[in-house]
Amino acid sequence: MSDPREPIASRRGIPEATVARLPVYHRVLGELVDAGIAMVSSEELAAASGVTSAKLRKDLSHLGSYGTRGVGYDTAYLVYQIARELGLTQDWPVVIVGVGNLGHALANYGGFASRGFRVVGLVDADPSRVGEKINAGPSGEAVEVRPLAELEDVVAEGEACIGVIATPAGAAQQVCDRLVRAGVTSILNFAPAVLATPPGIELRKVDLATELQILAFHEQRRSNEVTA
Amino acid sequence: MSDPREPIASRRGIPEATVARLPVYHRVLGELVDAGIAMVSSEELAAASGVTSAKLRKDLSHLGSYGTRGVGYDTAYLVYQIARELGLTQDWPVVIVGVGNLGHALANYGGFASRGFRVVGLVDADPSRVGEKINAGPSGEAVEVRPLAELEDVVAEGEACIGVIATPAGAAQQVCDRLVRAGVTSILNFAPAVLATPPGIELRKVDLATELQILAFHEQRRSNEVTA
DNA sequence: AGATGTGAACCAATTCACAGCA
DNA sequence: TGCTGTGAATTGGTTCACATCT
Repeated sequence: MSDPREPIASRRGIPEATVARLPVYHRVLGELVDAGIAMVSSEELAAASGVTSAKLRKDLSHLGSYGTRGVGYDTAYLVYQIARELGLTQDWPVVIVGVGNLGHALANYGGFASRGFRVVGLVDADPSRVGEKINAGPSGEAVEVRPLAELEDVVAEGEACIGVIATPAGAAQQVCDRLVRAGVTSILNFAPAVLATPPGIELRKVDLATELQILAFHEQRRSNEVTA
Repeated sequence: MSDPREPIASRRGIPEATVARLPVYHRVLGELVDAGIAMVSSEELAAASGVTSAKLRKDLSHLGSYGTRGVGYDTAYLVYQIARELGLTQDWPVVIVGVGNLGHALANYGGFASRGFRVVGLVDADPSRVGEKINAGPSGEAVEVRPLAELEDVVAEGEACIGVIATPAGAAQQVCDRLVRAGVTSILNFAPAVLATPPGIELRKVDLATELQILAFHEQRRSNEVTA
C-alpha cells in the first residue's frame, strides 16, 4: 500500500470511461463501509457496481495500486482514494438556473449537499418564483431564489464554478453564455438544447427525452425481432 | 433516395453510440423543419447538433442513404426516417414509480407526451400522495397517483413496456423486480442504486450525483494543472 | 462543382489470460 | 494458493480522405 498522503490526481490521463464509473464505485464502497465491511474483492465490488471484475481492476489500476494481492481492497482506504481522485474531499459551490419542476427537484435533492456539492445560488426568470426560499439539501440551509438579472452577482458571491441549467430550451444558450462569462467553468445542462461553449469549459448534459428515445429504439428492435 | 415505405429498422447493428446521438439529430431537425428550412448539409446539421460532419454522415449512413450528393438532406424526410428508426412513430406507454420532487418533475415534463411517450400510470408508496391527480404533459390528461401495492395492475392496465424509477435508492431494486415481473422490458432508473435485471431487459440510468462528480473531477484536474 | 457515403487508418475501451505478489 | 495488476489481443468508435453521384 502506498502512502495516502502522496500528491494524487497528478498522474495524467485517467480514461474518461473510467472517470465516469468512479462515482459508482465510490457510492458502493461507501455503502460497504457503512455496513461494516472492511475488505472486498474485485469480484464482489464489481458485482455490486454492475461491471466485470476485469474492468474494475483496470479502472482502479489507473488510480494506483491500492489493493492487496491474494486479499482484496480495504474499503475505507479505497473509498478515500477515489474521493480524493474525484475531488470530493473539498466541496464545490453550485448555482442552479431555473427553478421550475426540475430545478426544484434538483435543489431539494439530498445527494447534492451530502456529496460535496453546495448550492450557493438559485436563479429564475419568473418574478413569481423570485424570493422563494428553498431548502437546498438536508444539511443545506434555505437558499433564496434570485432574479435572472442577478445571475452574475449570484455566481460571483458564491464563487460558483459549477452551473446547472434547468431552464426551458430556448433560454439555455443565453444562460450558458452568461454563466461562462461570470466565471463558471463546468456546466451540467438539463435543457433539451445543444449548447456551444468556449474551449476549456467542461459541459455535460442529461436529457430525459433522449434516454427514453434510446429505450424506445430497443423496444422497437425487440418487437421487430419477434416478428422477423 | 430510397422508397420511404421500405421495411426499416430491420437492418441489424446500428452502433450504440449512433443510437445515442439519433435523438439529438431528431430534435435539431425538428427545429429546422419548424423554422421552414427544407434542406440542410451535413456540415450545418452537425454544427447544430454539436458533432463533426464526418461523425454525422457515418451515423446517418447506418440508417440508409437518405441524402443527395452535392445537395444535402431533406429535413422533413430525414426527421421522419430517424423517427421511424427510433420507434417514435408509435407511442410508448410509460409508468413512473415514485412521485416525489423528481417524479413530479418527470410527470409534468412536456417532452414526455410531446415525443411519443404516454404516461399511463403513476405509483407512489406514500399514502398521502396517493389519489393526487397529476397533469402528465400538455396533451396528456390528468393521471391519478396509485398506491405502490397496485404497481402490477397499473402496468397491466396501461400495457406499459417502459418503467421509470424515481424512488429513493433503497426501494429501487424491489421496484425494478416488480416492474420486470409485471412485464416491463425497458427501465430508466433515476435512483442512485445499481440495479440488477434479467437478460433481455434494457436498463439505462441517469444519476445526478454522478454527473456532478465527473464535473468535479475535471474541476480539480484544472486547478491541479494550474499549480503544477 | 459540391456534398454525400464509405473504405482505411487511427484511437479508445474492453476483455483475456497470466505474471507477480501477499 | 488466491487475487491483484497489467501486457496483449480484441472490439467498438472516430477521423481521414477520397471515390461516387447529383
